[in-house]
Amino acid sequence: MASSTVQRLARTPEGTGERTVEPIDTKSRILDAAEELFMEHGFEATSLRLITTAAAVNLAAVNYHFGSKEELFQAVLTRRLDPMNQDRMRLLSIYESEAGVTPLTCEKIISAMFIPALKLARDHETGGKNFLRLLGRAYADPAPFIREFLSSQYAEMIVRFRAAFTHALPHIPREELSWRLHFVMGALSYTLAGTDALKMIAQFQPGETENDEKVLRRLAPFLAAGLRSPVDTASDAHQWFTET
Amino acid sequence: MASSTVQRLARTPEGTGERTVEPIDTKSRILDAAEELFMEHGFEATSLRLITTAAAVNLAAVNYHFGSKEELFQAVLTRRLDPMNQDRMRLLSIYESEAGVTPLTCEKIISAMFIPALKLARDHETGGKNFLRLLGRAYADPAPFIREFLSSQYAEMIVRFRAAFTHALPHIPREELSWRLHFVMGALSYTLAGTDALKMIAQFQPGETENDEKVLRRLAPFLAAGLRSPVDTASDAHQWFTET
DNA sequence: GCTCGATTAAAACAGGCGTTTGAATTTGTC
DNA sequence: GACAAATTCAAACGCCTGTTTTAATCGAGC
Repeated sequence: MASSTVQRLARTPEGTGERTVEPIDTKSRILDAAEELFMEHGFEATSLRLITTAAAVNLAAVNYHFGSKEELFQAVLTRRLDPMNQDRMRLLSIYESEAGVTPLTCEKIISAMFIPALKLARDHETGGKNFLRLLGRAYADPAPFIREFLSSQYAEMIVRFRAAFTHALPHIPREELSWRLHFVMGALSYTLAGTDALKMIAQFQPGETENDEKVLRRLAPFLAAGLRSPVDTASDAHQWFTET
Repeated sequence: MASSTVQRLARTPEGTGERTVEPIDTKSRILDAAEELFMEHGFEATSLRLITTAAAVNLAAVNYHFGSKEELFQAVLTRRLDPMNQDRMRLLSIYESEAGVTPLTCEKIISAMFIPALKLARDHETGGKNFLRLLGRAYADPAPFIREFLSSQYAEMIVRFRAAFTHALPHIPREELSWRLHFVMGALSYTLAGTDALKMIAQFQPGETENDEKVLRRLAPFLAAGLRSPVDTASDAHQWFTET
């Protein structure tokens, strides 16, 4: 098995050093190519031959280094997802200790969720934006191995943030809060999944520099307002769904 | 080509009539089987052999009746999506004429979007719930032919509802409103896509009778609050995304 | 009863898939 | 330089894919 290979960095032809132009390590080359191609075509539609050709490595290298196509996909996800979720929890802990005994605001908690995602979106060198789109699409993938993998990856983080929101919004029943968290995750993943999905909204003309960062700045207040909204009582329900 | 075949209905063995047990028409059998299998495994992972076996028809029947696998997928979507979007626009028109010159409330407009979806979710006979999940997953599918098809299917409806929201929320800039509509569609599709995705949220125990209808009743107020939330000014932005 | 178009049927097509094999090559260590 | 482990490589494996082909069957209309 591949294990302790020293990762060396390719240097620019001019020898400026420091900047990684293209990873020389076979494993990294595969991960980078797979990340982009999985994002572009989805898991099933992306063949190992496409990946290995793009990565300029031998076809058998995937099975040698990762075991299988499924394990490669999980490796692609976990490479960035795990650090991002660690960042989120670390940030939340910092905010909590800063606040002391007073409960955090909704905005603070959402910030702890969004800032690490933003950091990835800003990261132009590594394919951070590619990854966020890939992640958004993985959320909606029906494949059981993907769903189970994501569940395990998110379990710890969800518990932490659920607890934080419970303190921040004590008047929201816990079941209602579960659903609202679900909606938050939904809007977030859908937004990250594809900027091109926006073309679906006719007559949409995004500003010239409309990047992922600005989108998240719009999304956060939207979600915070939803989280804080008064709980719909049974007597209010009829106003929503009465047929004419 | 298949065209003017009279669609006959299979009757229950007891001869009670009226209720369709299983469609006798080959085209319908294929559509029903494909709807369920595409929902379960996604487009790429669902083979024509799987579909035709489940539908108990010959393998070549798909290409004969629909032309190709892609066209079958579009037929599966359009069979229910087109009527649903027509319903939405019709309902919106009714609300508008009822309100006269006064602009509609956010809640009313959202109702016009949700009620037709609810009608499908309630429809246990036809696989309405299956379809909604399939639709939610199609939103996130990277395949170009799916994205283009959905764009064309939604174009008219989006224009109508954008206009309605513009009147209901005159204080929201049009670009901001485009994004908020995007978030609404995201949360909606993600919610419809999979109840099983909820298992990702640890410790989540849905109520016994937690059906799609109740979920949408929770989602609608959440989204309305987001739509109405005050627009974030530049001076407010720092509160969200300042690193510690 | 026969004919003709529509539909179904079985079989084959060419090609792509993920994975495995076994030998060649590179790499690290004494 | 020699040994052993790690890695790369070309080739093949068996299987499955969407689609096409060709013949058989069906169902009216004359």
